[in-house]
Amino acid sequence: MARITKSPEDRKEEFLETAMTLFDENGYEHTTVDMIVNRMGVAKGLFYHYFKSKEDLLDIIVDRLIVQTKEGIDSVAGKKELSCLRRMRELFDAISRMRRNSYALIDFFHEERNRQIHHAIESQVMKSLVPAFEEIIRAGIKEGIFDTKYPRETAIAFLSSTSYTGHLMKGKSDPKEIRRYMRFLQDYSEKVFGAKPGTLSFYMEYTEEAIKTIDKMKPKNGGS
Amino acid sequence: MARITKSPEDRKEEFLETAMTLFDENGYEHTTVDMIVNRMGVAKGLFYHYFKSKEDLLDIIVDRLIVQTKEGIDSVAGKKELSCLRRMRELFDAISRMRRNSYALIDFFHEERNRQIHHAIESQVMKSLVPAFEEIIRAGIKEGIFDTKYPRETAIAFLSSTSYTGHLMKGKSDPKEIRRYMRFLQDYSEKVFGAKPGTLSFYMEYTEEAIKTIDKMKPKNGGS
Amino acid sequence: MARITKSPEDRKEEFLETAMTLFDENGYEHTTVDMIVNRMGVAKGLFYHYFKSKEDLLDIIVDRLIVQTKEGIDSVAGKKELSCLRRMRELFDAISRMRRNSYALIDFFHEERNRQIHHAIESQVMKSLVPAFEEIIRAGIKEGIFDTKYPRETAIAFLSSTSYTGHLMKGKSDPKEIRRYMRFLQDYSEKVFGAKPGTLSFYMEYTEEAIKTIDKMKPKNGGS
Amino acid sequence: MARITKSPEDRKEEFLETAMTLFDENGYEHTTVDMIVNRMGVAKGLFYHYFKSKEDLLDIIVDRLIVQTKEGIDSVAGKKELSCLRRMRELFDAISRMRRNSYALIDFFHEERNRQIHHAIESQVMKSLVPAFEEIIRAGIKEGIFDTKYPRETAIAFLSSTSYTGHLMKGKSDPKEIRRYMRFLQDYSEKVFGAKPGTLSFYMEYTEEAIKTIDKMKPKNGGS
DNA sequence: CATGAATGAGTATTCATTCAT
DNA sequence: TATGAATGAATACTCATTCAT
Repeated sequence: MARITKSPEDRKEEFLETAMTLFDENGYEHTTVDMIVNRMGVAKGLFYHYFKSKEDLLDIIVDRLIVQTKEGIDSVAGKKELSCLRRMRELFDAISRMRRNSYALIDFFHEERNRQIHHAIESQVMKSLVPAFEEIIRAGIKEGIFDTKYPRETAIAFLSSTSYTGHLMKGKSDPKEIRRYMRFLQDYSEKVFGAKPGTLSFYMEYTEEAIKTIDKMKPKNGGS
Repeated sequence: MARITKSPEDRKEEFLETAMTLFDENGYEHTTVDMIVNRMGVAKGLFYHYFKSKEDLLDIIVDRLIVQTKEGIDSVAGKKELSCLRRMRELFDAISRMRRNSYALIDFFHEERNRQIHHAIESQVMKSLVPAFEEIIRAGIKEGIFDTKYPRETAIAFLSSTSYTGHLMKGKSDPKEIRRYMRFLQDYSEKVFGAKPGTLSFYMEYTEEAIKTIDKMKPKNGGS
Repeated sequence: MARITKSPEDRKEEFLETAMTLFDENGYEHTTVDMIVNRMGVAKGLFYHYFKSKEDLLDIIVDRLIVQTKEGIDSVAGKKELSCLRRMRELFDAISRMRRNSYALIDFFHEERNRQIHHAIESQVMKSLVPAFEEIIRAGIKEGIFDTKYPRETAIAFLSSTSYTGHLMKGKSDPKEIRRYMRFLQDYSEKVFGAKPGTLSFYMEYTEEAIKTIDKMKPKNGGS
Repeated sequence: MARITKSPEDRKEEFLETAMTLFDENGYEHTTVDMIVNRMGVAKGLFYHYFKSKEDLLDIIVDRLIVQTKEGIDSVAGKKELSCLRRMRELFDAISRMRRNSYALIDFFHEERNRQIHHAIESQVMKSLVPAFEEIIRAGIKEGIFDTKYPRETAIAFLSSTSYTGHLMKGKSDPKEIRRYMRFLQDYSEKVFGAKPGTLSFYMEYTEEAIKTIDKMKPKNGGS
């Protein structure tokens, strides 16, 4: 009825946000253009005013997520003046923050809810996250607190296992379980990075925040 | 035109094989019943002579893969008279063999090419693979060659990272890269399981076979 | 498995019976050839050994019902030596018996569960039932117990209303309701035929039988 | 090709009209969505722009017919200030008008061209038409021109027989036959309602209109 | 007489996309 | 910028019928 005209930027943004939410909820394939415009309360035609096609929209979203991810990661990676532990923690924070922005990307390593996203992301993420993490590991080796001959592979394997185990944790809300998991993660990390026990004690500090983060991830199926 | 009548078992098998191949190539959603029957050169109706629906077909495939997986894993898990290293190796062999049977399941930890498969498989695999692996780790601890306080979590994290890194290796055919990866894997495993360096030397023996396996995985995009 | 070879007549009969039952349960359109052969436990091909097509089967069934109906009616109509009341009663009995044979035909006036049956039957039934009833009315007029200028139309209207109201009664099993209905029917009939009150007292005798008949009609949805 | 955009109301109406016509011609089951859109000269998708499913369309049609029927009947039933004869006549007019709107409903008592329609309608019609007619009969009894102990049953039986005999008349166009039929109907009605001969003389006035009505009903089988 | 594998035309439904207003 | 009616290709599934064995 009421024809509300927004600025093009805002509208586009609104489309992007709505689509991301719906992609998260249903996956790309199972999200229809109708669902998007209905949730926004606008007409179908408007969608094609802003995007060439549904895939165009996807591309834009993926590009965005990649850029955001890269920025987040690079901002941490660049701080070479910080200690490797500090940078590691900030990297985890960055990843954690990314999660809030988008599930699609966060679960980059696992959630292949839709192949198309996956492909684009995988290569991109591997090009920024892994090198950044690798660099931190190398820094740690130089600092003498880490010890491994395979910094790159360790980065990959570690990111992979934490991402997956984190995935498993998503359903859990019992703080006890989470704390046990974090303690394990510290142990596991120290072994993998070749660090002395206790080196990565910041994990436990990180735990509480993680609990909250995980908490916020849950309310996923609460839509109408 | 030419009316070729096969035995129902063969035909059903043919459907299953064809469908699995196509699901691998395009995912469940993007594989149409038409694609399946066309590739087989039979009429559409025949599909519904053998399966109640497309989803029925999927269920059968998933069930099969799960059963095969379970059988492979359980056959290894049961051999408690063997040393933990021997069983570990046999478990890897079993997993490797599963890969040949089906990508869908192999990538159980990652490929969520289709959610429906993923869900069914994840729980099933977690119920058989992880406990089996956990048990082996516990056996290793008793034997005094492993040392970790978190056998279960280690099992999960380890399977997850190897599965994923293996996933990354799929594209690679350079034996050098593969050997480097396997050397890393040995190192990583020894750290994670709390084993002395050299304990898991069987990895390198395993490498050659893995190279062949990975080789066979490649011809994937040879379709239309 | 066991290949049971029956005489062609028996088999055909079995098909006819099974089909009639299923047509009653689901209607012609919603009864598939598969349903018929499955219920009989024979192969699909056998159906086409006995019938040219599904419609061929229907034609045969309809023809049969019509012949049976005619025979039943004519056997009553022919007994011109009996009193009109006696013949009327026998006609009702005949109709009632027909009901047991087949719902499709019984409800000839109403149940147009399938058009094709309806058409064939309507003309046929009108050609035998109505004239037979008309003749009885005329006999009643001659006997001096009925009085109407429109024997044929009265026959049609009467058969129509009783058939329909009977249709409504099907669901009812309360004897009280049924008896009230029968009392009304007597009253209604006497008026319509121009008979003195009490003339058609045989209705009430007929009631108990009707109750049983109706009782047997009910278990219709008790299938698997 | 030519993209003609109509107002949604008109389009929906057009769908409804076209569908009703086709349902009348072929029955619900044998009317395909393709037939509807082809007759309208629009694309298939448009159908689903206006209706959730074919059954949704049916529901809407049935609801409409029921509402129209009810309204027609209730408008007559409410006029309690009029004489019972006047109301009876108006009720017949209302029924007659309904016929023009829809065969499906008109033949409410008989046409079970499709069970789904039948069920919904039967109960609805029974809930409005029968009570309305019953009430008129009771009014007639009070006025002293009718006499029966079973107003409700008489209403049912009468409506049933007239509806059916009317159904039979459909094919007839010979005014002589029709007039004879109407004369019979008057006689029959007077008997059934317990009225004195001549009471329902309005029937004959009604006849001419009925002839026209029946005339319009005929062109039915002019399809493929 | 009997089997059941195989056929293929038909049917409802979905959904990205276009376009006149 | 905004609307939503209109398009049409694609897709899963049904079922009467055929035919080699």
